[in-house]
Amino acid sequence: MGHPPFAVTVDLVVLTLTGDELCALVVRRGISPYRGEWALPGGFVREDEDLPDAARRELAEETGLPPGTVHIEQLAGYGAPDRDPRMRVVTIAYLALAPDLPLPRAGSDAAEARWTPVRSLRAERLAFDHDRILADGLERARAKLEYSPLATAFCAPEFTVAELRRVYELVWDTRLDPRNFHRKVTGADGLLEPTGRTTTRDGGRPAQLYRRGGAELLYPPMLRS
Amino acid sequence: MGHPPFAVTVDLVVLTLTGDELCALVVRRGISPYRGEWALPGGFVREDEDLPDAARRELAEETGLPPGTVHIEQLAGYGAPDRDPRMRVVTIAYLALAPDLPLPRAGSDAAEARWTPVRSLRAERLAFDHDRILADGLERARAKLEYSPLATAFCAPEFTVAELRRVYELVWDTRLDPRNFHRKVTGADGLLEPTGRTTTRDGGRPAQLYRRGGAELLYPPMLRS
DNA sequence: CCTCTTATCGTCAGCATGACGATATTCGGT
DNA sequence: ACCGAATATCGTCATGCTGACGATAAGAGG
Repeated sequence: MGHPPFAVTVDLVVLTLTGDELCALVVRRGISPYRGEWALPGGFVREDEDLPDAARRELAEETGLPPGTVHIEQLAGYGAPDRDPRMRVVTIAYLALAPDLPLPRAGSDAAEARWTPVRSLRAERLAFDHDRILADGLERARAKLEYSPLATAFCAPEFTVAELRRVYELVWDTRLDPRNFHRKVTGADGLLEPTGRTTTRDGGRPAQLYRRGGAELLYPPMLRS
Repeated sequence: MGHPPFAVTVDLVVLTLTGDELCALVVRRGISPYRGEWALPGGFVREDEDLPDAARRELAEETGLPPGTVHIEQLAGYGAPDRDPRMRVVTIAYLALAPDLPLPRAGSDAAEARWTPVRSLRAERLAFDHDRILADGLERARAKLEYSPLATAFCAPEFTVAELRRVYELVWDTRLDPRNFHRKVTGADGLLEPTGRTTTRDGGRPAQLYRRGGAELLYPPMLRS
């Protein structure tokens, strides 16, 4: 009773908010299979590398970001026998959320990389089973906004309540009442930590600047209903 | 730039309620490494097998259950370089929830199998990184009871409100007010479907029997707080 | 019948929520 | 200096969900 050999990769669903759209990072594949088509960034796990390390390495290679700026968590494993025509490949997908970023740079085996609005990705096709992986990542992100402080991962280190609200509105594709939202997030325990400073970058009356608080759980949760 | 060979396995966190305890299925390993020690059931993914199929196959091998009785979902992937001394192994863990079951039978490479109360597993050590996997599975189960109808997976096809409440009490290790619980679950949309029949198997006044409804999401959620 | 046990319904105060009015504080223009 | 326009922040109020707990219903066993 042996064990067949597999290749193991990590793939990344990297989300950010550029302008007024929720965007995912996609790369144009430079090598076969699916050469020339769009896919999620990712690559093989190395000989002595743990899975989260591989995911962070690929993320750094594709985005050139200083680590620590980006929230990253495991999404799920995918291993259908025919998902890669070359051989049996199991991929561990990771979900990464980042604030508005410098343009991504092309990685080693990616000819080109760009941010694509998720709205337009419903129509486009990604290589392999990456459509499914992206959909799972989006659903995870949307769900976790409800009961975790994950929305702050889309914000710069210091942010206003309005910027946080914009995160919810763009990710959920909905509109939220500014007054009720303000009451809720400022009342949530450990979500926001006031800096005492203010900004007028959104125009109008100056807004308080906050940092993320230490809470791991958002209580009470923000329900979509 | 090659890709190192991996072995891929599935491991199972199988939970059930026996008597008045939350229990997990563990097997005594019949082969090296960790021969003779307790571990989660699992095994290698076969050449042409999808991951969920492998998980269901292992589950059937270890429990001998008719498939369809058991809820199963993917938990997470684990792939630390040193998690198996033999070679590089990535495992995809699955979480399975079952109603009270016939005794498990030993599988091919498991000398012995038994239900162990999770309370006593905090002290015991499982092989590989299975302590961590079990802890993750427990946390997932506890969390999903809050916002999904998952608790019904621990119940027989027809069950009473009190039996459902016992699921929550044992998994969360807490006590819930029977009257408020009853109001909440009978009011939740699509959670319970009355059968019209009753039972007195718990003594006292006969209780309504319900089947699971079609809801995928529990609204409003049951919060632990 | 009486008691014990469990199921189920009601009541009530407190908190969170959604809808929305009111006020504060800046900017840009005149 | 004054006037909108824009945004932030606070307040109000009716509604619904929740937790605490009383009351009643319906069976089993003496």
